[in-house]
Amino acid sequence: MRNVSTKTVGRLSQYRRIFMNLYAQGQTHVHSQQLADAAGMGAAQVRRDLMALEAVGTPAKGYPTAQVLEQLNDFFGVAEKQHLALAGVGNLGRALLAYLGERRPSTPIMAAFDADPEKTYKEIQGCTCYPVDWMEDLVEKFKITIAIIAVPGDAAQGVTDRFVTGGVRGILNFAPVPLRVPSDVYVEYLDITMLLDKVTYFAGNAQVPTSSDVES
Amino acid sequence: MRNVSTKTVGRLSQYRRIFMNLYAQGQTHVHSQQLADAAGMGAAQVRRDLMALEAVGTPAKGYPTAQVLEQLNDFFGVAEKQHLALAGVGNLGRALLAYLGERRPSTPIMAAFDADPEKTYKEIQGCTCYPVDWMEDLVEKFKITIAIIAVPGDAAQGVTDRFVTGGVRGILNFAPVPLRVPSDVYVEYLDITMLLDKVTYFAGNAQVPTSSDVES
DNA sequence: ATTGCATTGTGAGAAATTTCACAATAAACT
DNA sequence: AGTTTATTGTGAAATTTCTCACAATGCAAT
Ligand SMILES: NC(=O)c1ccc[n+]([C@@H]2O[C@H](COP(=O)([O-])OP(=O)(O)OC[C@H]3O[C@@H](n4cnc5c(N)ncnc54)[C@H](O)[C@@H]3O)[C@@H](O)[C@H]2O)c1
Ligand SMILES: NC(=O)c1ccc[n+]([C@@H]2O[C@H](COP(=O)([O-])OP(=O)(O)OC[C@H]3O[C@@H](n4cnc5c(N)ncnc54)[C@H](O)[C@@H]3O)[C@@H](O)[C@H]2O)c1
Repeated sequence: MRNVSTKTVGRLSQYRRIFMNLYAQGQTHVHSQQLADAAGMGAAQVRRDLMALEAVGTPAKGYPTAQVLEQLNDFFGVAEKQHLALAGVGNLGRALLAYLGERRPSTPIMAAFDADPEKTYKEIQGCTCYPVDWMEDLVEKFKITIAIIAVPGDAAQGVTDRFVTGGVRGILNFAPVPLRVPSDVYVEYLDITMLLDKVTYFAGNAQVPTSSDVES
Repeated sequence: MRNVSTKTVGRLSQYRRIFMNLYAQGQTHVHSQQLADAAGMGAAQVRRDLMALEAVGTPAKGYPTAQVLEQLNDFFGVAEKQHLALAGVGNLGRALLAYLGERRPSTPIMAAFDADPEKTYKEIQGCTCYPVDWMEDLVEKFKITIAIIAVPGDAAQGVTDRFVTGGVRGILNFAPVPLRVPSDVYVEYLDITMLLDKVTYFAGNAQVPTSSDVES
C-alpha cells in the first residue's frame, strides 16, 4: 500500500464515521461532493484521499457505501483488535473512560493506571485502576499496544517510558510536553491549551484564515 | 504584522509556555536550540516562527526571556481579556471547567450552558450553568467572544448558531462534526476519535512517520 | 445501440510549509 | 583593539500538501 500521510489518515477516519452513518441510513452510494460537504472539505481532497484505499467509485453512482466502509475498516485494522490503556484517572481521564468505554469495541480499554492510592484497585467507569508499578507487567500481559496519557506534564515522560518498555506502539498524549520515544513508536499530541490559544488569537483578530483545518 | 499561519500560531503558544517556565526559573536568555529541544522540533523552525513576533536574539546570548515572553503575551492579546463560554456540561465539559477555571486568567469562563434541566441554575466547578435559551442574551451581556462546544454532535450546529448570533468570534469544537459559521468566525476542531484512529493506524503498522507533528 | 451527462481518477501545477546553509554579528577572550 | 566562535536572521531550495482541470468512464435516457 502507498505511503499514506498522517493528514490523510486523519481524514480517512472522518470519512469512516460518515460512511458508518450513511450505511446505517441505508444509503448505498455516495458522491465525493456529498462526502466533502459532510466532512467540511473539498471534493478533490476527498477523492485524492480515497485513492489511498484504492477505493473505486463509478462516475454515475459514486462510491459504494458498504464496500468503501469495509475498506476503511480494513485500513484501520478493525479486525485485529488493539488493546488500550490509560494513565491518569483525573478529571480528563474519567471523561475519556466514560466516552471510550462504550464506543470503539475494536480498541477496548484493558486497564487504567494512577499514582493516587485513593484511586487504585477500584473500578472507575467500568475499568479497573491499577498502581503505576504494575504498568510494565500489565501492559505486556494484556498485550496493550495503545496508550492514552492524561497525567500532569511532569509525570508524562515517566509513564511513557513504562508504557514503551511494556510494548506500547502508539500514544495519544494530552499532557503539554513533547515525549521522547523510540523512533518506531507513534505519538499523537493533543494540547488543549495550545488550541485554545489559537482560537483566542484568531478571535481577537480581524483576518481569520480562509479554510479552518480539521486536525490537530 | 505579517500574516501568521495557523501552524505558526500553534507553535508560538507552545513557545509561550516554555518561556513562562524559563522566566519563572530565572533564566534570562535562551538559544533556539534549547527551545527546539523543549518543544520537540528543529531550531530553524523555532527561529522562523519567532520572526513572526519580530523577536530579536543576539548570536552570543540567544533570545532574552523576559522580552520575548512579553512579545508572546502581546501576540496572544493577554492584556485584552476575552470572555469564554462552554456549551455542554457533560463528562468532558466538567473536566474542561475544572481545568480551565484555575488557569488562564486572561480568558475567564463566564458561563456554561446545558439543555438538561438537572444541571441548569447550578454552580458546577465554580461556573454557573444556564439553560440554552439564555445563550444569545448572556453571550452578548457577558461580552463572550470565545466558545467551547462539548455537546453531542447532533446538537453542535444548534449551539454554534446561538453563539454566533450572540457575537462569538472563535470556537473550539469537541463535537465530531464540521460547523457552518460566517467566514469571520474561527473554528478549531478537536476530534479525539480521529486522533485515536490515527494512533491505532500507526500503532498497527511498521512504518511510523519520521517526525510526529504537534498539532491538530 | 447511441447519445448525453455528471462524476471519477489523476497528472500537473500551485501553494504552503519546512529545512538548508551561510553571511552578518555580538560577546568573550587574548 | 583585534581575533575567535557560536548563533542569529533569512534568502533560497526542498519537500509536502492541496487544488485544478480534464480525459476516461459508466449509467440513464432515448
Ligand atoms: N482536564 C482537562 O480538561 C485538560 C485540559 C487540557 C489539558 N489537560 C492535561 O491533561 C492532563 C490531565 O489533566 P486532568 O485535568 O485530568 O488532571 P488531574 O489532576 O485531574 O488528574 C491527573 C491524574 O494523574 C494522576 N497522576 C499524577 N502523577 C501520576 C503518575 N506519575 N503516574 C500515574 N498517575 C499520576 C493523579 O493522581 C490524577 O489522578 C494534564 O497533563 C493536563 O495538562 C487536561
Ligand atoms: N468525553 C470525552 O472524553 C469525549 C471524547 C471524544 C469526543 N467527545 C465529544 O465531546 C462531546 C461531549 O462529550 P461528553 O462525553 O461530555 O458527552 P456527555 O453526554 O457526557 O455530555 C453532553 C452534555 O451536553 C448536553 N446537551 C445535549 N444537548 C444539548 C443542547 N442542545 N444544548 C446544550 N447542551 C446539550 C447534555 O445535557 C450533556 O450534559 C461530544 O460531542 C463527544 O463526541 C467527548
